[in-house]
Amino acid sequence: MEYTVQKLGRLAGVSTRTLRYYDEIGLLEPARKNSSGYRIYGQAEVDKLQQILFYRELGVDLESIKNIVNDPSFDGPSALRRHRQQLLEKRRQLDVLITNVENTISAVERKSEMADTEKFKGFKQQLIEDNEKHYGEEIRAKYGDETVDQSNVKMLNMSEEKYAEFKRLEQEVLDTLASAIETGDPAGVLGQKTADLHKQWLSFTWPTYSKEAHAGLAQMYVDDERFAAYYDKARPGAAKFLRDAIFVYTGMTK
Amino acid sequence: MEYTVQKLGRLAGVSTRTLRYYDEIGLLEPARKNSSGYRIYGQAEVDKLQQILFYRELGVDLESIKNIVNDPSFDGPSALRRHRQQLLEKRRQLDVLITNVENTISAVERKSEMADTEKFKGFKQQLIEDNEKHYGEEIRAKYGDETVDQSNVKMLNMSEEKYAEFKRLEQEVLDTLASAIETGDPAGVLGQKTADLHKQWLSFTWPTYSKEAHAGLAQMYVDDERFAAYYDKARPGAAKFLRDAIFVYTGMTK
DNA sequence: CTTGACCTTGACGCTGCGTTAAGGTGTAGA
DNA sequence: TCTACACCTTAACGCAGCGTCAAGGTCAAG
Repeated sequence: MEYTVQKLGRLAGVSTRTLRYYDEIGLLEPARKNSSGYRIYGQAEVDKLQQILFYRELGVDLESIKNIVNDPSFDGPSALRRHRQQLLEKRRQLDVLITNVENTISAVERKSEMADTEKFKGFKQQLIEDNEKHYGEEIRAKYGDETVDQSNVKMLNMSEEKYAEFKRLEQEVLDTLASAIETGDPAGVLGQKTADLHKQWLSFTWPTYSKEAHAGLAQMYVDDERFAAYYDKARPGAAKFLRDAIFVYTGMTK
Repeated sequence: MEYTVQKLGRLAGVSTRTLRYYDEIGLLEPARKNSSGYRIYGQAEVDKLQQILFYRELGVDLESIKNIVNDPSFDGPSALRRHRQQLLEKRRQLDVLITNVENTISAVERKSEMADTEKFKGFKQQLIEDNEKHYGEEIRAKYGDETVDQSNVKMLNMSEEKYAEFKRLEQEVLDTLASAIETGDPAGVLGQKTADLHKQWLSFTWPTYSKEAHAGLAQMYVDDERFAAYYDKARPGAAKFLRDAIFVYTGMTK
């Protein structure tokens, strides 16, 4: 079977330009040329092209492919290992870039928010910094850096309006919690309302909500005295009560 | 303070060619030219160059930098976010390349040719399709589409070597679970070893690990009879035992 | 014989400069 | 003032891997 450029191109899924270029750089020369100068490829060229495209898919440069496919004594696997090292190095550099870009984004966002309302930005920034200082390490260890960073970003992106709503909800959680404690029943109407408000409050800063994480956080309110102190300063035992309410709310086995 | 190309170049650590090129494409034009046509830069240009180099370090292309530094109304952060998406996409492609290269290396070393690799790919694809058919809806509802998709992608990208390790671990979990059940104690050494192996096994396909999700999955093993059947077919009650062991392991209140 | 599909070589474009090349300028020391 | 020598200018090619015209020749079908 013999092929012209276009036929071979269709067969292998490459453009005619590519084939002419491969001829030009001596990577894949046609078996012969007909009387009018047309490139004619045979079966051997088809096979060789398959090889070439295989290595090309792996991201190997054409010069290296030339060595691999033209010289049977050439050490293909070792070339691939070198290539793998290069790819890994590239990825390491990419990771550094990505990290830097992400840091810049949050920094820039912080700055542009500042331009908005002075007081407002100060509050939010302060809030994040406080969070980081007080609970950052703990939360990061428990939920991973990504969750915390996304939470911070979400907070910074919050509009002034939403931020007000966020603060209002926070207060409502505390108020409802106080009333609920009086009933003494975490599974009661008020207790469950508290848990629901708490979920809504969380949704302002958590990238995704899950019952497991909600229950986990509730448990942390009890285990970590810094959280416990925050809730207990209103009423002693408030943290435990909130946890129990959330456990019922999320249906987590207690 | 005024600078010629070379002085500014030394100051900022770039070549004179680079500065002339930036002039040429209108990225950074000199403040003025002296009577002989020499480029003269001032303080403003120094500052702008710093900005340019900063974005260049982040891998942003010069055309985009031009927009960012020349147009103060241009949305820098959003440009950076787009850039971040591009970088992430690049990394994804790199990961695929690396996986393929690794597959090729091990395939070549084992002297098995394309045929085997193809078979292997089909096998993995089959596994994913089965997973989707059986548990897809359930898992998607519980953990969200993104988690499942990422899990699938991770599976397809797994190198043959890693896949073998993955299957080996799966068997080891079952074996250790069987021994652990004989002890009757989920909190015992063997029970905890099972939970740890199970975590390692999960890490092959889960994009991120969290205790909550691990515990949640363990509970699902009991609640969902399809999962339960898989574990119980070895020993009745195995699913419950595994869940209890994981609850202890993750420290989740039972 | 015409038409339209297919072939050829040639050459520019893209990115971000490195690298000569050919020639003008600034300044310090003899 | 002459001269060396460092420094400046524009112009142009090269790099990887083709995409994309452009201008013109060839082949098979109707």
